[in-house]
Formats: sequence, C-alpha cells, structure tokens
Amino acid sequence: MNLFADIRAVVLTCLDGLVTDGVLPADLSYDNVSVEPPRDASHGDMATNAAMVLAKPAKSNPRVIADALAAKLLEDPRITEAEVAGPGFLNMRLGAAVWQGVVKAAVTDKTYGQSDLGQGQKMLVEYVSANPTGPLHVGHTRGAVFGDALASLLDYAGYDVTREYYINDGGAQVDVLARSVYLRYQEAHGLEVAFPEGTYPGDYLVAVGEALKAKVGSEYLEQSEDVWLQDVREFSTEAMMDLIRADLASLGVKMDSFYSEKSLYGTGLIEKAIAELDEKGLIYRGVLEPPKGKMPEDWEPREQMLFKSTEHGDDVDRPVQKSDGSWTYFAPDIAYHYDKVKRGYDQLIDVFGADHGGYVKRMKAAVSALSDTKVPLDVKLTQLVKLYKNGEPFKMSKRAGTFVTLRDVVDQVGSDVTRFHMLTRKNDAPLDFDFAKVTEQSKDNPVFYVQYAHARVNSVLRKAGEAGIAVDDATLAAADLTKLSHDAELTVARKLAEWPRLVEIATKGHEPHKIAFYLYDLASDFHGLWNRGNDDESLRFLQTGDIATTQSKIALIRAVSVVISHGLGILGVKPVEEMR
RNA sequence: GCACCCUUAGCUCAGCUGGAUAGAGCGCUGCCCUCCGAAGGCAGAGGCCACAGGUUCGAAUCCUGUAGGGUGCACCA
Repeated sequence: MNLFADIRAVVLTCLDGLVTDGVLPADLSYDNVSVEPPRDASHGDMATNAAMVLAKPAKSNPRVIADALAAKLLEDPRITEAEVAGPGFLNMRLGAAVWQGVVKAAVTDKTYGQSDLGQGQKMLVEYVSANPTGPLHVGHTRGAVFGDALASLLDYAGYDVTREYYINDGGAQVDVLARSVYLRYQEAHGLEVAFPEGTYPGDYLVAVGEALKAKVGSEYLEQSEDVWLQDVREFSTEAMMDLIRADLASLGVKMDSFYSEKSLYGTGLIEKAIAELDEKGLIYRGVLEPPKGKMPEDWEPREQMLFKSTEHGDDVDRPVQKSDGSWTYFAPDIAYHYDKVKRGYDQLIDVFGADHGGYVKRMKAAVSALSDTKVPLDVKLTQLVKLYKNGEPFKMSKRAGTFVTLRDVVDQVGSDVTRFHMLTRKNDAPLDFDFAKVTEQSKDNPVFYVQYAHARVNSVLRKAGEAGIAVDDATLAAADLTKLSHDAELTVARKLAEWPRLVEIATKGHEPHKIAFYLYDLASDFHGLWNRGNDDESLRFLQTGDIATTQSKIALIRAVSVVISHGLGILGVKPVEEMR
C-alpha cells in the first residue's frame, strides 16, 4: 500500500474524466503530474500540481482545470476537501478513515513499505573492495556501511541484489605484503629484521608470520624470493581476507561473494574483454599527451595500447597496457566489469572512496562500451571521514600510531551507533566522527533518539500487558481504529503514510541516508504525541477502563515501531526493546 | 592546467522529477514531570540559500560564468 500512489491514481482517473467532459484535450502526458505532501501541513494532506503542469499543453488556464478537477476529486469518498490555492495548486484533505487505514496496514501487512519498484531486476552492488594488505580503517568503514545499507534498501524495494567484494590480489601490493610477512616470518624464527621503505611494518602481520612458521617450519629461511614469494603471497592474502571478513562481520556486513582479481589472470578473460572493445573499434596504439599543469619529473612519450574511453564520455583515452606490454591496473578492472555484464546483471553499482573520484568516468565508459550502453553503472563515492576526539580533530597516521581501524571504532562505539551515524550524512559530503559525541545518549544523538522511540512503544506494550490488555498484533489489527480521531494522532499516521513513498524516493536516488532522516522525523512526531499526554489525559495511550480505545491507540504506536524496525533493518541497526 | 564533489541559521546538516511563508539538531532565552521512561516535549530569537547572469507561470533546486573549499590527475593499485 502506497497512499500517495493511490491518490495519484485517483487524480489521473479524474483527469481522464475531464477529458470525457471536454475540459481537457485527449492524449496529454500525465508523467509530470505529482501528488506529494505539501511543505506546510496547514495547506492540507496532499497537493497535486496537475493543473499547472497540464495548463500549457492543454492551452488552458490552470485555475479552470483545477476547479474542474477539484469537483471530480470530491466524488471520491476518501477525499474530504479539495481546494485550489495559489497559481493552481490543488490541496486535498483526506478523511480520518484513510489514516486509520494506514495504521491498520502498517500493523497487519508485513510488507508495508516494501515496493515492487525493482521488479526483481538483478543488481550488483560492489563495495569495500579494500586491498587485502591490512585491516580495514575508518574510511573503509563508511564505504562498508553505505554499500550495505544501499544494498538492503534496494532489496527492500524489490531488486534482486548481490553484494560483492572485489579482492585486489593481483598487483604489486600483494608482493609487498608477502615480503612484509616474510620479514615477520624471519622474526618468528628469532632473527633480527628491519623493515625497509616500501614494506608494511604493521603489528597485525606478526601473527601471520608466526602462522607461516607453524605451517612451513624453517623451509623458507635462507631461500631466495623466487622460491617462496608465490606461496607466501597466497598464504598472506588469505590471512588478510580472513581478517577483513572478521572486520566486516563485526559491523554486521556479509558479502554474497568475493571476487578475486587474480582469478582473472590466465583465464583469457582480460584478453577477451579487450578483444571485445577492439571489435567495437575502441582499442588503438598511441601516445598520450603529458598531463597539464603538474608535469611528472620522469615523463617521456611512450606508445601504449589505449582504450578510446572518450567515445563514452571520458576526458582522455586511457592506457590498458604499459609500454612494456603488461596490463595496467585498468585492464583487469575492465575484465571484471565485463564479467559483471556477462553474468547478466541489469544494473551495477560501485561504491568507491572519494580518492577514486578520478576513476569514475573511465569505469563508466568501459561498462557503457562493453554493454552497448544497456547496463547502467552508478558509481557512489563516499567522502572522507574526519575524526575528532574530545572536539579536537586528529589525523590518521600509521607512523604516529593514530591509525584508526574499523575494529577500533566498532569496539569503542558499537556497530549500531557507527552504522546509523555514518548514514546520517549524504555519501558525497564529508563526515565528522567524534568519538565522544557519537556515544552520547541524548537527543543530540539521532541513534538514541530513534531507538528511544522504539523502546518507549515497547514500554507501553509491556505496561498494557501487565494491565491485562491484549496487545498482540492480531488483536490490534482488529481494533476499532475509528477511535483514532484526534489530530495529534492522525499526524503520526500521516507520517507513517509517507514511508512507502520515501522508500521509493531513497531507492531511486540510491540514497539510504534519507531513511535515517525519515526515522528521525517519525520518532520526533511520536515523542511529540507522547508528551501531549502530559497535558491532555485523553491522549495517553493507556486509557484505564477503556480497553477498546487503548487498543486503538496502541495500534497506532505499534505501527510506529513496525516502521522504525523496518527502517533500522535497512540501515543494519538493531531496534532495542529498552534503553540501558 | 583539467575533471569530479561541495558552499543553505553562530555551529553541524536536511531540503524529493523545479512549487506556496526555506526546515531540523546543537548552542542561546523561557517554560512543561503527584501523570504510560524528562534518554522526552513546547515556545522564542537567528537566513540576500557563496556571487552574477540565464531558462519560466514559478529557481536553494536546472543552465552558464566567477569566487572559495575538498579530491584525483601517463608507465602505481
């Protein structure tokens, strides 16, 4: 059930009626006709722009159309008022029965708010995809939370979603990892080692070195790199992926698949992807212009194999092979996305850190070329996380020991708080993360504000149960909701009615933060109603001696807790039963 | 030099495919617990939506330009 969609359908039907009446010409497009909540609630419950949108193509006056439309709309029993305002806005008010219906739907329909928007389309969301060379840090955390919530949102809206992690285990950085682990391995054997520039000195590799020792004993000691490198590399990346999987698990992130870059090599997939581009005339040999402005010291013209990405919206063509004939990092990425297309996904989403912003256009160009523009790729960039401690900003630095890992964050503030907080900002805006503030339990902290609302509902249910009033969902579904008639109560129902619409808007924009903001608003309306009970006893949820009224009021707040738990579920946050 | 993102109240930020008098939290002022959890609520003050043009019935929203901030820019991933 989506009330706004329902009323829009009513409006469209009425418009057809106006065509029959000769007020409007036939074959007008209704695409731009919208039905939405007015900015100011005093204008009514819903407003439509139909008359203004159609006036021009119909060569008519918006007010004439609006007047005629208003008369037609009033024939629908749900619409109690239809008033023309301003230049041609049509404001509608809906009867209490409509809002009571919303409450009933939220309590009884387990799928309330879910949508068939996605039509079961196959959607691949790739996120995190951090190099397997160490633990995840705060930046990855934001990408993980964002990607995960986006995937859940799409799932909720009817897409068939796959969550995937791309393991960059094919490049030079895993060789560096292997050498670093080898040093720890030597150390485990009691040797003095130094960590030269270009190796990873992090403590987290100590255990890996010891594990390697446990596995191979002294076999690799005193051996040259070509003997052990491959084996140690595999051993180390596996260890790092275990670490990363555990990190993700601590945040409640569970991938459907891990896709290895290395697995692309030797299968001919890269060659095949490049050949496919070649067939489309998008591969050629050439020399790129030097970059403007900032000329690298060692720049010299080199002939390379290039991808004509400019034909698909990029600014310059991109190299797929180095001058020595080996692949650039871009080539396996092309092959990987080629594989995504071949696996039959209807839409792709990549979640990258902001430092990969320069990579977006070429990736889109590649997917556009490989899918003949049929498969859209949306790239979402997550901006930097600025860390604060006691109000003081501090920079992450491996050397200074202020490198903040995902685990640090989750251990200190918890998964729920981390996730919610990181979703209260648009993905493309920088995020402040203050360790003191995010753990604070007050109105200042949206997580607790929303959870408090949920807990309060629970508290009332408990109290009602103690008083011997049945409040299970079946009973509430049968409650006499006509008793819900006070405007303060209907205001909450109106907010509940927006939920399905909001899900669709957030889904279309790939913007899970809208869910977080909505939940805050809903919680706010609920807290407001709660406090009205202080002054007006008739607005308290528990009405002594009047079970029917109590049950109707509890149905309303139960509906609130249902929607809150759905919403928090999308964000990956657990609704709490009581505050501690 | 080029590309992408950002600029809205003192601070941190929302603002839907363009819609009516631009919203919230914090901070500031003042109120509300013999009453379902005050971890909450109500009210007040506070804005030239960076700037300049354009598009139209109508612009914080779309387009162009300017200024300021962030990020990234052959043979690294």
